Formats: sequence, C-alpha cells, structure tokens
Amino acid sequence: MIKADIVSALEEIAVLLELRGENPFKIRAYQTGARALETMEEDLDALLEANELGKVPGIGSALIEKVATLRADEALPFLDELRASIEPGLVEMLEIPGLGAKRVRKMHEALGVDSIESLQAACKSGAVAEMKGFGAKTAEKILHGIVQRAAYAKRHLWWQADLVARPILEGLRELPQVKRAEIAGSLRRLKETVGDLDFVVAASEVEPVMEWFVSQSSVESVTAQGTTKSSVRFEGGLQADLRVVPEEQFAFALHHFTGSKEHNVALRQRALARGFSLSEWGLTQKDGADGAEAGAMGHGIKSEAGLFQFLGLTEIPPELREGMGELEAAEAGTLPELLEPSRVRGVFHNHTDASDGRDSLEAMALAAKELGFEYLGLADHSKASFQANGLDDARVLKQLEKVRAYNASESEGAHLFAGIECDILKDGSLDLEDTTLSALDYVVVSVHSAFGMGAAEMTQRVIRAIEHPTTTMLGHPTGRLLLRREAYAIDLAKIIDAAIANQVIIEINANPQRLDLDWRLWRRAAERGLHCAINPDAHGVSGLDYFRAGVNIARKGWLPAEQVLNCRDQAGVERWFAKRQ
DNA sequence: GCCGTTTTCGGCCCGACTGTTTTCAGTCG
Repeated sequence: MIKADIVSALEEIAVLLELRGENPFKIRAYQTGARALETMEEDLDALLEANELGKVPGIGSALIEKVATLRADEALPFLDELRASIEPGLVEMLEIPGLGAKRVRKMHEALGVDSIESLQAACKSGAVAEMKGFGAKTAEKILHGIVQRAAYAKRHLWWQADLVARPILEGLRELPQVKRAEIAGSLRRLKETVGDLDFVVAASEVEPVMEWFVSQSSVESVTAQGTTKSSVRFEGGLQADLRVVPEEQFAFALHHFTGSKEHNVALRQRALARGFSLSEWGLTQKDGADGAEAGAMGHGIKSEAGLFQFLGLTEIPPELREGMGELEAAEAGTLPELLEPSRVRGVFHNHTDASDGRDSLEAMALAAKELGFEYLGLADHSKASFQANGLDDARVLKQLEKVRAYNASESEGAHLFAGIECDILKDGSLDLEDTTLSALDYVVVSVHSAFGMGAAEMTQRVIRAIEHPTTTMLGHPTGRLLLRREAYAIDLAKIIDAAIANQVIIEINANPQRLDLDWRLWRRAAERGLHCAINPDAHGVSGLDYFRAGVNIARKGWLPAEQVLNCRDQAGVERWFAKRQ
C-alpha cells in the first residue's frame, strides 16, 4: 500500500472510531497520525527500515505497527473488524452539514437509520423531530442538507474562490464602520482548493457590517447571524463566514482564522509552554505562571508579526502556516525568502493554435511581453495527442523555423524559446524522433494516455522518459485535475530521485486545476537539489496569467528563487538548456 | 493513542453559534 492509501486508512479508522463513540483523544491521535504521515518529509520505507518512524511527532508505537502492516500489504484485522462493526451508510451521513458522529449514532440506535435514504424518511415522518435533543428545525436542516449535500461538500479552486472573494473584500473595506478587513482561511494560505471563505473585520459598529454582508446579491441563503459571526452561502454552494471584532483583537482573530488548524495548535502549545493561553481573542496569562505584566503585553499586540515576536518567532507568512515545521524554522530564523511574481521572467509550457491553443504564436509572444516577461517558451502537443491536434516531426520543425524567424524579426513580443510537450508513450519512449527533439531549445515530457496502469509500471514509464537525453523537464507529473480527476498511480519519490539524478526539471503546472507537482513535496525535493519551472500550461493569451497560481505553490513549497528556472534571465535559461546532450 | 524542563499517568486548543434546552450538547472551524 502506498503512503497516500495508508493515510486514508488512518483517516478511515478515525471516522469509524468516532461513529463507535470511542475516546475523542484516541480519535484525534489517528487524525494527527494521518496528518503526520502525509506531511513528513522523510522517506517512509527508510524510516520503517531504520526503526525510526516513532521519531515523527504524532506517531507512536500503535501507529507504527499499523503503518508497517499496511505498507507490507498485510491485512489489518483492527480495521477490518472496525469496518464490519459500522453500517457503511453511517459514514456517508457525516457528509451532511450539521450532522456529526454523535447525532448519527443516536439516530441509528433509536430509529435504525442506516443510510441517507432511511434518514430522509425518518426526518419526513417526524420521528427525528421527536427524539430528545432533536427538534423540528434539526429535522428540517437535515432534509435541506441532504438535498444540497453535493454542492455544499464541494471544495472550490483557489483561483475561482479568489475571484468571488476579492470584490467582497473591497466592499467591506469601503464601509465607513470598517477599520481593517482581510481574507483569512485557506484562501489566504494559498491552498490549491478552498472549502469556504473567511473574512475578518475590525469595525466600530457590528450591525451595519453584518447587514451589508448578508444582503449581497450573490448570497443565496444566510446560515448564521450572530454578534460576532455571520455565515452565508453563495450561489453554487460556496460558503463564507464574516467575523467582526474590536480593533485590538484584530491581529489575534486574523491569525486564528487564517489557520491552519495544525499551525494554530502548535502555536497555542508554544504559548502554553510560556504560560499563556492563546485564542482568537488574545493572549491571557495562565494562573501560576511567571511574567505578571504579560496580560497587558498581550493587549499591546497589534499585528501578526507582533504576536509571533511575542512568542519568540520571526513572522511566518500565511502560506507557510501548515504545521510543517514553520515554527521551528521561525525560531531558528531559517524561514525562506518567498518567491515574488515579479521575479518570474518568463514561462515554458504553453500552447498555440498549432495544436490545441486558441491563439497564434505572435499573439502569445505579445501577451507575454505585456505581462512583463522577457521570454516565452512554446510547447505544443506532439502527435500522439491526436485529440489535441498534436504536431508530428515535420510540423515541429516547421514551427521551430517560425520561432527562429520571429526572434530574428523586429517584433514587439517576448523572445521565444522553441519547445515541445512531447507525449510519454506507454512504454516510456518519446513520441518524436531524437533528431527532432535535439533540434529544439527544450523538451517537456508528459503523460497523456494510459492513466490506468499500475504504479510500478507508470513509475518505470516516466523514469525512462526522464532518462531520455533530450528531456528538459517533466510536465504535470501526476496528471491530477483538482476536484475532478485523481492523480494516476505513480511513485513520486522515485520520480523525484530520477529527476535529480538526470538534472531534469519538474514543473509546477500552474493551471489552477492542476498545481502539479503538489506543494507538499517541494520543500524536501528542493533541499535535495530538484529544480523547478513554473508553467501556466496556457492554451491562450488569458491563460498566461495562471503563472501567479504557480508562484503561490512555489511559495507554499518553500522554493528558493535560485532553483526556479523562470527567475533566470534569457542567457541564464539558455545556459541551462545547453546542458542537454 | 500520544506525550513529558510541571507528568510514565493524566492530560490532550479554544470558543461561537444553533437548537434544544432552563444550563447544555453537538457541530464547526
């Protein structure tokens, strides 16, 4: 079982334990363990072999045993028995907003409810409303939740959520009562997908701000409205929370609602160790701790930077707050300098109307110039991508001539690099002649077919392509489409090893739907020497701007500019390309 | 189940909102 599946198994154990009503801290231990396994930077097999998995915080003896069992593809009776003891329909019922394990269990025990369908019937018959602790409103809410489940459970691409959030933020800032307003949550942390929007506002008066918020035309329903918090749902199911706090609490609230949960837990533990309790309202001194004036100091904190400083840390940028070692780095003063969009001088993986792009080579070059790029790499599809009108050898060479002619002309556009997005065929060979590939400035290799093969075969296939002497970079290494299509089965640790060994770059495909290679893997990979290229995979001039989403991922991945090819000037890029055989 | 410059046992982040209650449990983030 690969690591991702082991993580899922641990998460499943946590859910099943919850439905059984077990010790909540035991449940949390499995959730923490799953998270620790998912985000750890060391190689799982190496740790297991060296008997050092227990050194990962959150993983103890019981989890080590279970992880080892699963990794060895052996049966885990603990999980099998757990599965057998819980009706599968109960797990699904947890997806309904407002329903947690306790209520699901109560209804199962009292009414025999064991599926979404039987739950719906029990709500309609009035049986749910009659239960102690339940009522008519609860039953109604459950019914509504069942109908809207699919839309509400949906996450949203960062890019699209950002488009919804921006105008609301601008509107809030224009209100006379509002002193400060920010977007918090996963949107601020630049996560690839966003569950809901969190706005944090400091205001002189609460009511008019709440009123303005819930009465926006895009609001479909108001799900909560209190003195500090209101919640709404927009058309399409995207939910948004607005918190209004007094100005002196703004920094604490902004930090709290920015998260991540894991980061907050770690920071609170750090505060506790220093004698303070940290919440969204501020820092309060714990009884019996030293530092009598600390309470007053807590109130003096006006910014997140001040909060971090108070706890002995340099300021941690929101996108690094994932509970993945940022506190340790902030304490040691070794946080990375994050990549700025302005440092990107060009991008490499883009399509023109020669294959499946919408715009011409000339239009793309001009659009790149307008974005401030020095250069633009063109990488149309190769012939195996028949559906995308991929180029055969002759057409590739023709386009190469066109690029050379364009660069020689006195055109206004950015300098063009001639590349190709060459299909990795099923056996790992490339889709074009070696002579064609070596005539180009660079070659992106990508998988576009036979996604269903097993992990071992797929890994071998891609490694063979990486080892091809003309290969410059690997495109969208997992093929995932966020919220739509899973990654194909592939051993990324081995792919990264092969890329480093062959001096092949792995791209951050910056299309908001891909963001592949995942940010979680970049920090460790870059430390080991992997280089990156940020590529919008643009299929038209408007797609070039996606490079910003790629910069987000580079930031989240702690990537130093020195290892991002796009930060080099034209001559620097040419030097890198010249290393190809 | 995990963890330890307060602890190898007894803690485990903290608070708002809702709907049900009449002081609180459940859910959510």
